Amino acid sequence: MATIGDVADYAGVARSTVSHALSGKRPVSPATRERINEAIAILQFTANAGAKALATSKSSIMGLIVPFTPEEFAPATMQYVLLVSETARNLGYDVLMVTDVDGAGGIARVTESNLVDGVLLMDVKRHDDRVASVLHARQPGVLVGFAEGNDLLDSVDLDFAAAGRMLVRHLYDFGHRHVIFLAFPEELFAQNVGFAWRFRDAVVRSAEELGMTLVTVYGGTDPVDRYRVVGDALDANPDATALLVHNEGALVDLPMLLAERRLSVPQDLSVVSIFPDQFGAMFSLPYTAVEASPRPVAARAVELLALRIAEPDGPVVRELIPPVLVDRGSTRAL
Amino acid sequence: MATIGDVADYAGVARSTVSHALSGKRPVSPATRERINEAIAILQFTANAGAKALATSKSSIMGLIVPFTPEEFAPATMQYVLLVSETARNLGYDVLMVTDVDGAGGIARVTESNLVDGVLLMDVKRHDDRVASVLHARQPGVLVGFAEGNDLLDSVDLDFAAAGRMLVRHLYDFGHRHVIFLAFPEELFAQNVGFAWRFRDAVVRSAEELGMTLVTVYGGTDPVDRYRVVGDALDANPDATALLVHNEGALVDLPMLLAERRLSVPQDLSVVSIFPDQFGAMFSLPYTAVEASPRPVAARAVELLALRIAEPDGPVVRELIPPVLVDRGSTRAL
DNA sequence: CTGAAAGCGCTTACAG
DNA sequence: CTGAAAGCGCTTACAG
Repeated sequence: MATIGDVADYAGVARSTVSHALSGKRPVSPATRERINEAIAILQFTANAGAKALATSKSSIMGLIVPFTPEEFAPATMQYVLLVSETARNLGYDVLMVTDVDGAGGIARVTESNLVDGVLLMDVKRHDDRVASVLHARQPGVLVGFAEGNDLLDSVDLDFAAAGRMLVRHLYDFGHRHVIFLAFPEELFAQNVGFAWRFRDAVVRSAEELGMTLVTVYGGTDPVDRYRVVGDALDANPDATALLVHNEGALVDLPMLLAERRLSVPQDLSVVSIFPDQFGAMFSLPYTAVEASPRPVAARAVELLALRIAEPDGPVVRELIPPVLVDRGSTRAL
Repeated sequence: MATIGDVADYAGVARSTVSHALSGKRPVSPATRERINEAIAILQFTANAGAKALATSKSSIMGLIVPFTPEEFAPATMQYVLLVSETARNLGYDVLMVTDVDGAGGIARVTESNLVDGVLLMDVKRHDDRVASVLHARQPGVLVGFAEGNDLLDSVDLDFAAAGRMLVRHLYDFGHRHVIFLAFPEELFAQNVGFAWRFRDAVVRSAEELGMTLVTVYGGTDPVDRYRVVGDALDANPDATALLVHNEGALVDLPMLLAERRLSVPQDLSVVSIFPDQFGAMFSLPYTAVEASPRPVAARAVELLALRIAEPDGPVVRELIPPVLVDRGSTRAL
């Protein structure tokens, strides 16, 4: 493989000149630059990543810390990963997947060895031991999601609280006062998954403030279980005029459940929901919803990390991406 | 940050001795090993990844070449990625996500710079320009899926042809002679996605050989479209006694479609399918099916790559992972 | 605008 | 069983 020395020899210049021509950190005369470019093309030179990393203490790699749950179905996760990778590439970074069962340990591993220039934490929980691990590292980190008490690391996420308020308000404005709230399984709340809490708390509080009756039902983890739970909730609350669904699985079951009960939307029941846009693209779900794209969140997280790598100090950033409600006419005015 | 020199000084030995204690490539006396371990612990030493890569020409990183389609819904993809990462970690490798729109270019980038020790190509198509890119690289590559004409690179995949034969045979044995085959959208076939072709061709051929009538219907890409297409297929083939579904979206629509038509399974219609196990774990799909786990495929691909990195020569491996049929009683004997 | 040289932190023949 | 030294391929003060 051609090294920078081969290029220098071929072009008849010093290695430092080639290096500077490559990085642009020092002016190089057009003539020599020309010769260098030719040498690079002919010798098919590509800089050795390890050597570069050693010399600069920068690997141009971001570590993406993904909670390790191969058996769990997370529709938006892959999209997140791809968008993170796309944005990172555009900013000159590669992405290393860190899926260690022990997330904090994984962070320590890739930061201590200087493998990465920074880490991106996906699916941050309210109490998340990965935060301490990042704080301890030389390299910066950015959180997707919010950890309680953290005011040292940059964070971004969709504004789930706003989304919850928005959907409740939408139902309220249409005259609904009795609503069934289909939430994620209770296990998810027990695991302190931040977005689930933020959404639920906002929904519960808004409903309270507006004087609405809200029946919260937690979908089970097992799909067959969940089907029954949701059905029971429908049967037990005949007076409810609307359904607010934050549970992708339950959402997919819904058409069947409603068909079984001869309930049509929105004549007999109004339905609103929140789910990743990709989910809506795949399944036939014609409900008014906050149909969130992971794109702005993922892109912003990567941008913040790149900025933080370049500028380790400076004020901590905490960003909420505003949700957008798509009205598909699945709610009826009472 | 502590370097190997710091450790050597602290332990009162040469750097080479520390290096050998770490790698185990040379015997080290228990006494000095003890002192070295203590020094490592106290100084919190972790070897610098870049320096190691430069010295050894090995990065301990595998490049995972993922087709870039952030808007597309691929239920099993994330599971694949996680399983690849898990297996790689167990073998001492980290995983770099390569999601460049130009897959071949991405391979060139990460191999030429010596960033990775080898590449794993996911979702290999029948005609895949990434294969040539791997062939051109210094580092080895393993394919998940089969590329036509490739006999130089190791390949693994689920045996989709066997799965197709298995499901057709199952219906045949139960007396079914008229079957509707719900396949993926035609776009997928146009893109030369290997597993879709292999499954379809096996289904079509088996049905032919067994003298069965098979009506192939391609689900549309748009979910609303698909819903209609599948419904039309049911209405247009009242004599069909069974349904063979290789289309996750259509599968989720099915309960609703059948309910609308007052058809129950398996009394009025027998149903068999094939989908990733995770999909079945999420949705309530009580159908007899080849419920494939990405685990053996992903694990084997990583293993093969690790072996190939260690042993660049040696016979090319081509492995088909046998599918498993799970009988859930959704087929009736005629 | 350009070069010679030191240094980044490892590994690995070579020598003992 | 251990050490001194060269080398991996870059970058970056330093000097001109």
